[in-house]
Amino acid sequence: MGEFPTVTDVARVAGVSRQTVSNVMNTPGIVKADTRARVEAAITALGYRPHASARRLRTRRSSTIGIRLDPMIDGISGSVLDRFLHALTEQADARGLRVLLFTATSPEDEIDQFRRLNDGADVDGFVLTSTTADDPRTAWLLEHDIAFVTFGRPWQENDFTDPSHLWVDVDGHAGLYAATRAQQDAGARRIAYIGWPSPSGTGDDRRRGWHEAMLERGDVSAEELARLEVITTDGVDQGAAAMRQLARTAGGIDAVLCASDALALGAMIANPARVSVTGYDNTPIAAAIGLSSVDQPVDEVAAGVLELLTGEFEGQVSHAPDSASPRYRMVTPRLVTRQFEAIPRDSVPANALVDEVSR
Amino acid sequence: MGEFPTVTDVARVAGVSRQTVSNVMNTPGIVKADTRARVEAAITALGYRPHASARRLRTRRSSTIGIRLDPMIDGISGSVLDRFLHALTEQADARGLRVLLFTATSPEDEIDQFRRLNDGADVDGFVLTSTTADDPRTAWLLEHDIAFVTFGRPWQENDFTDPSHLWVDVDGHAGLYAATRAQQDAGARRIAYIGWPSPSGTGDDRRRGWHEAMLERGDVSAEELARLEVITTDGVDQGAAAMRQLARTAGGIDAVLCASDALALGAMIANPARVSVTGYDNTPIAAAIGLSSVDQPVDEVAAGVLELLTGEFEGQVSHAPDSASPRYRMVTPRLVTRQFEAIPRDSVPANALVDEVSR
DNA sequence: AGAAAAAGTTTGATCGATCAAATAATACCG
DNA sequence: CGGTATTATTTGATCGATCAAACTTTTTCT
Repeated sequence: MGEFPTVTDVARVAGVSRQTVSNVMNTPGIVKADTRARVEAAITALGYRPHASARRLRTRRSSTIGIRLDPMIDGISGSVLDRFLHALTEQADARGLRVLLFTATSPEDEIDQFRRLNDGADVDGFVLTSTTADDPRTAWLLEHDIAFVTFGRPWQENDFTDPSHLWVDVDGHAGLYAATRAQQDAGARRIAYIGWPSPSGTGDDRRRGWHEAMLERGDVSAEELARLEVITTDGVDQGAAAMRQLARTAGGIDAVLCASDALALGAMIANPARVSVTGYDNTPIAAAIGLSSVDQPVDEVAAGVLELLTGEFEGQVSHAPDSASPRYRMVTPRLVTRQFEAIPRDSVPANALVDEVSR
Repeated sequence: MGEFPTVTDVARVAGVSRQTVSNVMNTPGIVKADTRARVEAAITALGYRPHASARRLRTRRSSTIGIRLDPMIDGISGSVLDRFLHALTEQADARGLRVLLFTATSPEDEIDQFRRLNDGADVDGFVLTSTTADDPRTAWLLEHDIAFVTFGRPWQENDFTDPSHLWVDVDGHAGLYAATRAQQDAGARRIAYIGWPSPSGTGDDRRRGWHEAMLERGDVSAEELARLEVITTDGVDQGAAAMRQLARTAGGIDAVLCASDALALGAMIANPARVSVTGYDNTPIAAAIGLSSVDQPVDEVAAGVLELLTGEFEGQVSHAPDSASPRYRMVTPRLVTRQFEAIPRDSVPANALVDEVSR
């Protein structure tokens, strides 16, 4: 293989100047049709590909977005972000954008990476996941006029309406509201909830969805409702423990909703009565076990993120509040209903089959 | 915020020339100690960061590796590659490398991406996953002298020894051999295997591990061994079906090994006798359910991949077969033993607890 | 038809770094 | 001490593209 052709080579072959070749690629509208055709022919004839770094050096644009990838937290919780990453990569590709990964050990370290990647024109903007209240990263990015969009709304009062902070989030409230309604429509009255300790932006949001739906129907009194709720940290074991606690203290329950699939799996395991269990995130586990779950539509989230981010690229990086389009996207999750296929209700008690197997 | 400082700015402040600044960063050894100190002081004082694109344009190096990210195949199987991606990103970062993601709809499309990314100096090399026999991608990359390492050995006879094809793989044979031995040491004799249809590079490899370990012990005759094996495609339902088939046709069994966690989960579900089940890949599911599983050490794989890939960068891209270091890495997996914690052996039969719950 | 406006195209400069070669400073040695 | 090696530093050119402004051609309008 010889050397790579450059704009100059293409220009020579097409009998035009460098700049015209450049125009054909970037602003084809201003090039006369037949000239453009000639240049395009030369491009394909030579197999020309623009040198991305040279372009970046000049334009200070990279068509690349950066996203931090955490060391895998061994498990279930990471899965949504992975799905999001896949969706983001795919949709970014469709828009001619690339995704660059990096890691960071702390918010400060991450800010350092922001600076490095931004100064080096490696990326045009960032996608942040798992934002916290009072996040130092968003403050820094805003201060330095660097484009970014967060997956997750800002959980602070004043930030929520801040027009310069773009975000996309999934409406956990709506998700649990729908899940509760679905159970109620199926005849359930006493619907329990296993959730995370407050304050937790996402956790509180989900809990409210259940709580409001329950109050609206009025099937149970407010004080009974309190007994139908168990607060615990995330995890399979915790879910099982919570379920056992419900069995002890809540009286009969018709269904259980959980703040996560991990909790739901635990609940399901400690669930000899085969009460309907609904999780959150629709992880592979939910699919495998046959657990209903609230699915976060990561495709829509990714689309929203890119929409906001590229909107930011195009226009100047102005934080103009007069912008007509909204500065955020709230995505409604989808309830995925499953029957307990995996551990069938009519499964024979443990030791009944031993003989048959070893017959 | 002002503009970004450049080498020239640093040079001016330090009272040296551009090139000396460059040398401090790239070949510090040739700069006199006190000059170097002065330059370094200027760098930190100005907060200078090299412009990555400018450097790339000149050096034709990007310090970035490309890897294709497939649209999520909804589920369990993707998880190992995700874990690998996390490990790769983390270790690449430690070596000053970045990871660039892209997608492709077909091998041809992927080759097109290779060309684009390579010509544009976007990446220095590629990491390929899920290689097939007679892979057009590896052939193309070899032909165009582009550095790459595959996660997965070449499954063709002649490719295996090809010194120009660098690869890292996990020794599935050793994994199943160890898993079989572990069961045998625990007293099991009749150990069944649920695997994938042949030909499948990875599948056949794993199966052989079990097969050989069984033959070596000689606890069962060769013809009995054949009845202890079920071949099926991957999936939870298929695993359950295979398990039921074993119960019907194999006679009593002491343990089951599976080619994947999906199969293992299925086997576990259709496993009223609570026979020990071992999966493969140590996915979150295995952890959640309490399934033993063969764990692919993705950290070691990532380390090996980067070692081979950077070795390739450093020296010329020569395919010199005289290279002393081996052209591949075979990583031994780790057996993770778990008790069925999740669905405890002594769990009370389904309807026994109903009364207690609704007491 | 002729001047002014618009459209199309070209030329020189530039982005920020490194390479290659030239120069300056220092060390070495008989 | 003079002269050659060696080390340290500097200068000019260059990577491949786009920007800004100059220039040429075509269109529009009176």
